Amino acid sequence: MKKIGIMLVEDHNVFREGLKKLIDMEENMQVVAEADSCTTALQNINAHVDIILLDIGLPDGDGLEICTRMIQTHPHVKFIALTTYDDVTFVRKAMEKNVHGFVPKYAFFEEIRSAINMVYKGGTYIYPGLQAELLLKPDSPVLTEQETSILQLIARGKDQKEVAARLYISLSTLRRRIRGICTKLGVKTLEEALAAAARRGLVR
Amino acid sequence: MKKIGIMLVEDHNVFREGLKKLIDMEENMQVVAEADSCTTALQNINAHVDIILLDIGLPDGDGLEICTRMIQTHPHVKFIALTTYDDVTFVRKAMEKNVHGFVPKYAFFEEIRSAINMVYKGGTYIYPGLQAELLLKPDSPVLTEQETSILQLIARGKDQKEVAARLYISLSTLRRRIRGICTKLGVKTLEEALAAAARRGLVR
DNA sequence: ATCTTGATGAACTTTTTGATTCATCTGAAA
DNA sequence: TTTCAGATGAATCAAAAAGTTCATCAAGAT
Repeated sequence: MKKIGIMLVEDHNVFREGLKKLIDMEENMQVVAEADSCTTALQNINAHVDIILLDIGLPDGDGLEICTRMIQTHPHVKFIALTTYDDVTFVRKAMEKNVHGFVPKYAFFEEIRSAINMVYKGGTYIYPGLQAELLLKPDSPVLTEQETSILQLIARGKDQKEVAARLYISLSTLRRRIRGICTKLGVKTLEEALAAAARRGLVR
Repeated sequence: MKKIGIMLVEDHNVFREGLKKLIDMEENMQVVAEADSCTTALQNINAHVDIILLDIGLPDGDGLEICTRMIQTHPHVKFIALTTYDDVTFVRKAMEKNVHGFVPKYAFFEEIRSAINMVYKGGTYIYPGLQAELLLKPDSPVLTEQETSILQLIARGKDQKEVAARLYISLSTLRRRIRGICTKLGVKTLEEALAAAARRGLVR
């Protein structure tokens, strides 16, 4: 019986080691590749990989970047996203990028095993708690590229004038964007929005 | 030969399961208690626990809280702090609270094993990379209680007037504090400070 | 006692940000 | 074509925040 080939992409070494141990104890699974960053992930992938357990929110790149690249070189590979944040934003983005499974890190291994089996069979696995959230909040906050850029720049100490100039928009539009961000995140002040975004890993 | 009794306090279930597996495979170690939060940690501790692997930054409480409480009920227990952030702030705070070991989550299990053995023998283990940082930056930014309160309140959408009133200080002093925070964190704007603090887990 | 030093609060000015209104432009629909 | 909705930018005013200066007060040092 052929084992399911798993690749782990995760920068926390202990976590990766532990997960590898748990997976290798399963009869029908085996870890056949590992990586601790987006760049090494693209190098270390091999033909035995069936499913990639991918940590969203790696230091380099947003993790979903490598999905788009890998489906070009290894079209048969399927992804299961792991994330620290129990946020639906990532689920939506990930699902747009051919990710077939989604499990938060606070889940138990049992659930990761289920996800692997189900995705390998061609199905889709969404962590139960998250599915409810997705259904309840159909229009969850997803920031656009420009909106995240705005937060990034402000988080780096630029004032609004600089940000507007950098993004080639007027001060008026910038303020409209900021209000939009606050509305999306359900907060009142820009400071609150920054804190919320940082919690969700939207700004680095 | 008596095994070292380990307690795992960690809210990411998969991580905890994997770590437990790795530890139980060691000849001289065994996981004898687990918890996924500060409150359950205080309940689940037992007499077999020698060393607690403690995740800094749990949802409830700052993790170091339970150190102070446990050394009252279980004085012989020693702590090893695990953290996501490779920040020296936590190291300093933790070392003040009788924590004898410090290992970041991006370390390998090998290093956790070394830390357990060393701390069990009465020594202190500080992750190599962090030690260098500690020596190079002797006056690393450690925010006071009041300073963190200020950031917390602002991160929750309060304006300066409200924050000042809440903390029973004048607007002048508040602004002095904000400037102080920015200086400590080496940033220019309050927004930047918020982002930096959020990255280091100083605000929730 | 005197003299610092540091912290605090008040007052003031300037800068930044927030909120609102208006005119213009574009693209889609009637 | 006209019409309308949505987005943009400019201008304006109000509010908040930042920068600065000054006087006061307390704890120590001389």
